[in-house]
Amino acid sequence: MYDHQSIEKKWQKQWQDSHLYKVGEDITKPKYYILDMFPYPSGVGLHVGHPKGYIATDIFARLKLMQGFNVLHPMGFDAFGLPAENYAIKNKMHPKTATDANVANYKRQLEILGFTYDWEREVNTTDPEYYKWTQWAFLEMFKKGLVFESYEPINWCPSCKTGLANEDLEDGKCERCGTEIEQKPMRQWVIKITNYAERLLADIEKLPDWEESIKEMQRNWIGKSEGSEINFTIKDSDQVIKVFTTRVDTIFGCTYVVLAPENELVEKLKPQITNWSQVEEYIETVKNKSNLERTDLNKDKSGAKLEGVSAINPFNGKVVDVFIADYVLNSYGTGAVMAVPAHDERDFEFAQKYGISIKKSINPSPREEAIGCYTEDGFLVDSGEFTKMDSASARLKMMDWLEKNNHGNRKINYKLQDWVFSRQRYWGEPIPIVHCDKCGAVPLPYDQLPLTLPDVESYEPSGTGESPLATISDWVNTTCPTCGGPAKRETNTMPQWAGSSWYYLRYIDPKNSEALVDKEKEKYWSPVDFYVGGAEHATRHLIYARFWHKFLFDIGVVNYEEPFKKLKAVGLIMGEDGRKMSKRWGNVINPDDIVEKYGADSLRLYEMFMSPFSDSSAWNTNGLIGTRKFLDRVCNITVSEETDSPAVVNILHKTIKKVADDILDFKFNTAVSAMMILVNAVYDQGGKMNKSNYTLLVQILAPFAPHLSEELWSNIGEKESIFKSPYPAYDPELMKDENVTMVISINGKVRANLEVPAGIAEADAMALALDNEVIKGWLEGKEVIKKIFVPDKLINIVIK
RNA sequence: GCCGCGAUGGCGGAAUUGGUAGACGCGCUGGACUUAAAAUCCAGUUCUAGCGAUAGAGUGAGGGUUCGAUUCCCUCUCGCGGCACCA
Repeated sequence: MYDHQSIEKKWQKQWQDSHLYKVGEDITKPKYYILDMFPYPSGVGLHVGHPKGYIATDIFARLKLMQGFNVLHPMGFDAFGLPAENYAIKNKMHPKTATDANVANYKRQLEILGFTYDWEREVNTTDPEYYKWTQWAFLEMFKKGLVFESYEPINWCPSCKTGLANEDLEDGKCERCGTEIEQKPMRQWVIKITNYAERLLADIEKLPDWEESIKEMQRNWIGKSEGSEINFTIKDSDQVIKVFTTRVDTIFGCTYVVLAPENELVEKLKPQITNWSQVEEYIETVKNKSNLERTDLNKDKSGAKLEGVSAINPFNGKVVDVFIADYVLNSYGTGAVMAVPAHDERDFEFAQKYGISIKKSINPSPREEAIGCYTEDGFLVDSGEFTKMDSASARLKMMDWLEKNNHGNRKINYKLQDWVFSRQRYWGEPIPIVHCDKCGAVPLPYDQLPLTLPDVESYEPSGTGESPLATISDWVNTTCPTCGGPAKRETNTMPQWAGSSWYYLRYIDPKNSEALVDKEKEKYWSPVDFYVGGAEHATRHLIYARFWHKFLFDIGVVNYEEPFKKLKAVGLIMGEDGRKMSKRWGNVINPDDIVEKYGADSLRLYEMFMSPFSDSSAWNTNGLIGTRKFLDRVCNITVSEETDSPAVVNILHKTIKKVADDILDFKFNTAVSAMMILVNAVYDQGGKMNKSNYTLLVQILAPFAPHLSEELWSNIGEKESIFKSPYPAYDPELMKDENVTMVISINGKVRANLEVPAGIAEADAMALALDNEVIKGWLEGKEVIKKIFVPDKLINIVIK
């Protein structure tokens, strides 16, 4: 048993006092930048699941340090946003006071785990010196025309009383509070992230070291689809309905056209529509539907016919009816589709309900008739000059035809939507824009940054679509930077994700007041070599950050197009009952208690040992006690002058190699098990270990259990920190096995083992095998058909 | 519905250019030490039959390739995650 409390405190202080983790640019060493997703400090503090990723990167960082790299492994806090603000409101505190207290608590909880952070590089997104550069980047985007004011209806959370981006929704509900989202038209700032859709998608292919699952999520989220836009002219009108389709090959089967109820064309067609009151009524019902009702796939399709309006199919001149229906989304494509009930299930369902004719234009093959609704590619029928072509070539020919005859064009659409960037809340970065009656929306000059968040009497969101900032009239009323006339400040704030979109750059140069990041320093440290965090950020933070970074690349602030070279997702730690750790289930394990009782090193080791890093698994305190026992066993080894057994030496050198390989591969569970095997072997020779070999054992343990290792290191007389010592080299000669156990199997079934010198020749091994008593018994009276020899592994004898 | 991932003892998990399935840890059983307990140390622990040597079965299910399959191929079941009326 060792006294973890005194040892851990002692070395934490020692490391801090000696500035062990202070890091600067050092061109004599290779750099390595390893990053964790910085935490969002909530009121309840960390549970044992949160630091899992931090422990892993810390072990990795310590190994790299010992391997001679200049390692940047920073930490900071993402502290703006709704949860902190809601917590402050609930506890009747100023959000800043609440946030500062939460940050302090998080920092304390991180410090007791013994991480290698250089706290002089800490960043905090709520620090005006930090968000000055968030605002600066926003203004740069504004100047490049990437930011615009929109009045379109957006997702509105009635509980959080703010507008939200598409990425902030889960199943049509607010990702934060679970409240159902409404559509609310309001003024907002929007960033044209869709301008970067193609690059964000294409460059995923430049990220071979990202986890495939995350890349796939991003591809789906961006949702590229290639097709055509086709003009259906409206009979007796100068209006045109543009539809988007990926299946132009089915167009001869089009029997009607559908507009989204919100499509602005509907209003324009009003004079022609003879059943306007009916149409209006339908639009009203749609408006009253919640998001959830609207997107429920099981619901009956509904719609209304626009009487008096008909559209002309440019391919065959056929006149078809026009409907509005809420199964067509206004936010995607043109907000209008051509309906081909014979070859699209949604159109089929709608056509059946409203008694619209269904016309077949595709067969599965030239000899096979399509039955019912056939949605696959096939061969065209009744399709004019395109009849008999296969779908793929017909699409190409038909797109050519469209373009040649000016009836439409090729078109690529993305599911990704522009980034709604306004929040009607207090606790966020103020948007540095001034509204002037004469000059319009005017960006604040750079010398007025940061635009600091003013104090306000009430932080409660108003719910009117105005931020609480709107009530501070002496802050709101200002002068126009352009004309000097009276003007008003923008009162919306930036979303939660703004500050986290570029924080990894600020660690490189955290105190720079002249630039977001110094170019030379950025060149030295960028890109982030390895980024570790939760998979839940795949389509939020990780898309925003890639976008923000590409923009900074375009304006010459950074040197690389992609911010994160390698990415790994951390698996969740569940409660002992297998459920997510939460107050609600009463299954939360607090790291403070574990550190106090069993020590930080035990916790570190256990979290790495419990399962493969990216898997989620349930906490088990007995398992933790097991890793603590292992540390006690290491502690109880007697350092001796005697020579170690060949077995111990052999295992030691294999372990030196395996542990380093496994850490670099993020296979911590097998690294820990390898060290356990080594220590078991030491106990097999009586619990004594030769001092020089013992030194190596302590060094390989150091990244996992830094406090205990540092203590054992100093106990054997070392003066400098163990982390200034080089990671041990293994001796390939000592790793070699002298003897190996070969398996002899008969027809693939193991029948005997053979202890032989490593590298034994086939003939010798075979002779030994055939001489084996057990084998002889099996071979008696049988015919040997084949003999297989795998060097140092096995012999298989096939008999009949 | 579409896409991705997965399924191995009582439990967490290990093993893949195809070569002893169950490493390591937990739990459990027995032993040593102790007046006793805890801690520690030692031994055992996939299932079935047998005192035992041993034999048979066994990596979600079924089939295939192979001297040999947890590993490769096909079909299916279940679980997890993401997206979802995206035309």
